[in-house]
Amino acid sequence: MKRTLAGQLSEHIGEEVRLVGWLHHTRALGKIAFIAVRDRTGIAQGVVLNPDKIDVSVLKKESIVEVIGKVKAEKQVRKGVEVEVLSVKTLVEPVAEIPFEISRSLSKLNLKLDAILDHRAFCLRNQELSAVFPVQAEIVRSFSEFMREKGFLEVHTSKIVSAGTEGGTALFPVQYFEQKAYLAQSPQFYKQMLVGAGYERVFEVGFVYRAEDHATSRHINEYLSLDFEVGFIDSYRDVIELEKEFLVRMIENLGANCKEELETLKARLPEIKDIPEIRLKDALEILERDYGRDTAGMTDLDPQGERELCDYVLKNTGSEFVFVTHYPAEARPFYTMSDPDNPDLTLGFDLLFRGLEVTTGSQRIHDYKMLVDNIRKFGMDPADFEFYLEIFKYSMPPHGGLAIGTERFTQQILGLSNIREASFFPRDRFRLTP
RNA sequence: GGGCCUGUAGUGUAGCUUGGUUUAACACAUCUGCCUGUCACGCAGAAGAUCGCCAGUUCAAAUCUGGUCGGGCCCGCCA
Repeated sequence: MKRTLAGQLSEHIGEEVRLVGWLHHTRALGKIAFIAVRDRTGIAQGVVLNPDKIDVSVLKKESIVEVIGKVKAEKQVRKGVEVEVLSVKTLVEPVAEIPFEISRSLSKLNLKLDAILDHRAFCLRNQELSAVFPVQAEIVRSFSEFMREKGFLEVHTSKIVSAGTEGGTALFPVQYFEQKAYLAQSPQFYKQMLVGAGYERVFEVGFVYRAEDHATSRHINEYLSLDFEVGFIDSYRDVIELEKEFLVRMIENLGANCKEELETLKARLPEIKDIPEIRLKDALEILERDYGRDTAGMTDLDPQGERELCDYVLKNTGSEFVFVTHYPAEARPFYTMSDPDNPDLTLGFDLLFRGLEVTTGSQRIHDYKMLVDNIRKFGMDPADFEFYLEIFKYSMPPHGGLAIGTERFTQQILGLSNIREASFFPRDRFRLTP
């Protein structure tokens, strides 16, 4: 008999069906019993009217069962439909006691993150914990779909690189035969090179690796980076406009396609009308004036400053997003284009969302000589970057791009308290398994 | 790399300040019995913990001290 999924029961009223799934729970009340079977589409309830013949008490929670029964509409059930059980059979029985209850809501379970991650796959049987990932998948899908529509080519660049090129962050060394190599911290160089190769517009969805020795609720050492790079721009603002348009589309898609998950997680989507842009200098003045901060010597917002600025923007404009622009050159990577009106500043920007940085982007330097000079200015040797610089010799168009941290974005959209909840199998300072 | 906090049945917590009425308490899960509409079912009962580990102080340590291992958060840095 063909399998019917829990989510399809209402289409089969009056029919005999076969449900297969995990045993969510049983409720035996004497002369009547209930059995809840969970599959990828949800939970179906079966009612047992002859518990003297069908004993649900022998079934083990989280075993895989097959239930055959007749579907009927029933207003005493929350979902309005249930299966009158004719037979129940255990197909696979657990060989160990489950580590903890997962059929309830998280607020009742009160699980520590560490316990969740230690039993990650099992925990994803919980509706709330698993609901994070269809939302994340929709974020990623929206990105790919939007980029393709805009004429971008999807690319995949190597995650094994020869040098710690970009500076700043620490890299994971790997032994590459007799050579020393590193895990890529970003596809930055490659996506620029592919713009110069003639594709003009490229995007990439891929893991990047950072050996930063941090332990916070917003950092993991491997994260999924949504990158794009676009050629023939007039200014960094073209990059910002693309991201705005993408954000609007993504929020629309989430509202349309992730309704249930968002409800399960009690998440509220942001409304995007317009996203304000504030120069870093002005942002620091706001912190100084309205939040009593001493911003002397600050070349970037600290986490507290990010939260305060978002608070300010929300109160004054109603936006939960804000672009911060014109960071000083010393605070940005060497390939960032300087502001022609003030060479100490860059045409680089960050996007803050609900108090947290979720994107970094900029217009890049496309002039070969300027780029080489800048590498020297940063105290590095252009010879080490020859593989990257070569294409710049043969005419690069003005270009720019950005990167979005997927897990961080997911965390902020869903209001998760720790970024690890937005990663299936997070890699952090101490966790390498599962 | 710097700072703060934390570790008690399968899970989540209380007890620790002020060492001794603690036979280490409670909730959920587990097991047994009862229950015809449960869906956080209800009721009655049972089992389950050498209080992370090691050492010290003491007549006496879950409780105090030191070390060690694990975990969480913040900062720096970043997405």
